[in-house]
Amino acid sequence: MDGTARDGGRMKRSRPATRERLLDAASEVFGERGFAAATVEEVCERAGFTRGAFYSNFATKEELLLALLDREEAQVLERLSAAVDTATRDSSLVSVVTGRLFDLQPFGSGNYGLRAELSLLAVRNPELAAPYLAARRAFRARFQPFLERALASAGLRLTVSADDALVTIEALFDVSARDALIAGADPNAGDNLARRMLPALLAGMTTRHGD
Amino acid sequence: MDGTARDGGRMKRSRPATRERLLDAASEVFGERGFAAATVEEVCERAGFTRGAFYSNFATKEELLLALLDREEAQVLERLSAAVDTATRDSSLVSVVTGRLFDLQPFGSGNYGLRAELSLLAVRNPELAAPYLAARRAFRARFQPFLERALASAGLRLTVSADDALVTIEALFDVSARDALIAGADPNAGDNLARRMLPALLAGMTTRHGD
DNA sequence: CGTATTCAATACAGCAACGTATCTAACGCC
DNA sequence: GGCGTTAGATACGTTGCTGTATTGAATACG
Repeated sequence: MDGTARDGGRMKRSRPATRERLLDAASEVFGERGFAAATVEEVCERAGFTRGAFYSNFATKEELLLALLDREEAQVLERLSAAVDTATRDSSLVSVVTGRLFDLQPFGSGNYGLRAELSLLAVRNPELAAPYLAARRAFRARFQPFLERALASAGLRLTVSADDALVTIEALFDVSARDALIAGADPNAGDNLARRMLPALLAGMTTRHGD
Repeated sequence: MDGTARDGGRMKRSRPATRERLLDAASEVFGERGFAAATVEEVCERAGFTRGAFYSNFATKEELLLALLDREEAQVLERLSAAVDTATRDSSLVSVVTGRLFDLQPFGSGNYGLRAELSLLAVRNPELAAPYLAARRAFRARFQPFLERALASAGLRLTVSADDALVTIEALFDVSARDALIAGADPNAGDNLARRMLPALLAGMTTRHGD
C-alpha cells in the first residue's frame, strides 16, 4: 500500500517506518484519550512496539506531539495538492463544499478528537500556537480557491473575507461533528447540522455576482 | 459578597462553602490545564485547602467533574433567568445578540478553556454525554426567546430551526474566542471574528417578516 | 564470513499523584 | 462548659508512568 511495505506480515526494520507507525498510533490515541491522558505505553502497544522503540525515536511525549503536528500539516497539504484537479461540477454548491471539507479535512478525515485536542493544546500551550496557526492558515490558503471557484460557478461572490468565511465554515463542520459524536450519532449523516446550516451560511456571506 | 461570607479573612467553616471554593478552583484549573493534566493537589492549593479537605467532600476527581458540570448548568440557567427582563432595545440586532451571548455564555463568561474541555470530555466520555447535552439544550431553550425577540424587533424571522441557529451562533463565538486566544489576542476585542461574521450569519438564516 | 552498528526489547530506578487512614481542632448541643 | 460530631490537615501506602541504562538481535559492510 505504501512505500515502506511489509514483507510477509513483519515490517522491515527501518527507522522512518517505525516513526510513522508511532505517529499513526499517536494520532489515534491522542484523539481518543487526549494528550495528557494518553500514555506512551498505549501508543507503543497500538503501533506494535515496546517503549524501547519509542524512546529510541523520540525524546519525550512532547516531542512526539510536535512531530505529529508537523506531519499532520504536511499530510493535509499533500492531500489538498493531490485533490486540486478533481474539480467536480456536476453537483450542487453545497455538496461540493461539503464533500471537499469532509474529504480534505485537516488533521485527518473525520477525526474530530484529534483536531479538537490539538486546538485546545494550542490554546493552552503557547509554544504550539505558532505551528498550529501556521498549519491552519496554510490549509485555508490552499482551500480558498476551491471555495471561490465553487461559488463563482454558482454565480456568487463573497461579501466577507475568504479567510473569515473558511474559518466559519470549518467551525460549523466541527460543531456538527462534535454534537453528533456526543449524541452517539453518525457525524457524516446526511441530515447533520453542517448540511442543514451550510446553505444559510453561504447565502449570508455571498451575493449574486453582478452586485 | 456572597452568603457564605468570610469573617475577618478566614472563611467560616462550612461544608457547602468549601465545596463551592473547590468547585471554583476546579473550574479554573480544569480550564487551564485540562481535566487529565489537572491534579487535585493544584485544585486544593488554588482553593486554599489541602487534599484532606477535598477527599472529605468528593470521592474522586471524576466526581468533582460531575459536580462541576451540575453547578455550571445551574449557574448558567440562573444567570439567564436573572437577565430575562433586561431587554435592551436601543442597540442593533447584532450587538444585542453579541452582548447577550458574551454575558450569559454558558459555563462562565469568557472561559473558553473550560467550555472546550467539557465538550471534549463529553465526546470522549459517554457517561458525560447526557448531562452535557442536557445542560446545553437547557441553555439554548432559555436563550431562544432572546434571539427571537431580538430578531422580531428587527422585523426578521428565522428560516432555520431556532436550535440550529443557536448552535451555529455559539460555534461562531467559540471559534472566535479560540482563535483569538491562540493568537494571543483579546477574545472580546471589537473586531473579532464573531462580530465580523455575525451579521452575515444572521442574514443568511432569516428573512424579512412578511415573506 | 565475520565484525560493527543500528534499532528495538527488557530491565530498572525514580517520581508524581491518587486515594486512605489517622489525627487534630472547631462547632453544635445539652 | 464538658462531650460528641464534623470538617479539614497530616502522614502514608500504592500504583502507574516516565525516562534511562543495558542487553539482544538484525542488518550492513568489509
